[in-house]
Amino acid sequence: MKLATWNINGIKARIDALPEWLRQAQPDVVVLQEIKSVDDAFPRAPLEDLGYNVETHGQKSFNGVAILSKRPLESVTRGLPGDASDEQARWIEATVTGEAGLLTICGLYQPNGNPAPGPKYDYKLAWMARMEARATALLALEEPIAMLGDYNVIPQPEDVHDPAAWAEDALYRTETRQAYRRLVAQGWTDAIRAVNPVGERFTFWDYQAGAWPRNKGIRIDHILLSPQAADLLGTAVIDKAVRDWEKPSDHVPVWCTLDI
DNA sequence: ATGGTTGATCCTCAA
Repeated sequence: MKLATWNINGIKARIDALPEWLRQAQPDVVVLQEIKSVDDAFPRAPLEDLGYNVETHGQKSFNGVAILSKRPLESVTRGLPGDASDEQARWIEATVTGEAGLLTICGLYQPNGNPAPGPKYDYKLAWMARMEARATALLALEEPIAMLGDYNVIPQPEDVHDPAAWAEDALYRTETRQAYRRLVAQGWTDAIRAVNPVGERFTFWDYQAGAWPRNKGIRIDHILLSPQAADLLGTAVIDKAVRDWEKPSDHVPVWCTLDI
């Protein structure tokens, strides 16, 4: 099964590029971030025409996540547990049945958190703590689970073009990386890092200041696998060429294969 | 070289 994550930065702006990528890449499951749409306005038909089931968790203007799957999506839940007052649409869960059993999919869009420090950064750290709690509960199931999305976390120095310049950024500062490290240390496998232990692995290039042509990128889109899913890992790829498409998102698709 | 782009919405905010 081929699983992908892509922050599309607006479904309306990517309504040509997304179906084109789906046709070329043929993923079985895709989680999307920053759909920037309410559920009722999400253009389902062009995706359903390609054979995908569509589940969205949207909000007006900002954020919003979705899962597309060629196989039926079951047990769909929306929203990250732990704070009933949180109105930001950043988490969706579902299960799919593969040929070799059940797979749980979590699609996530962690808060950016800038400027840091400040209330937005406090919200990011609180959200990460809530995700850590949800991940603990999921891991206890001892089943194949994949948590894919835009984590807004640069895990290590080799994941950013200029570590010193990013030292105080919410995506890289020490507290952020510590929180991410606590999550991974529960027992999750970073699929891209496991398959590509060295070399360049950026997933995001800012629209500004020629970041893409100058290759001033960062790696913030991740696929974390439970031990039972990591045992099934095949390949893991960053689809960098998509950044050169006409009217691109600032993120590119990241995908892996699981033997399930 | 403290630069400058995109998306959604309603002109400013978020990234």
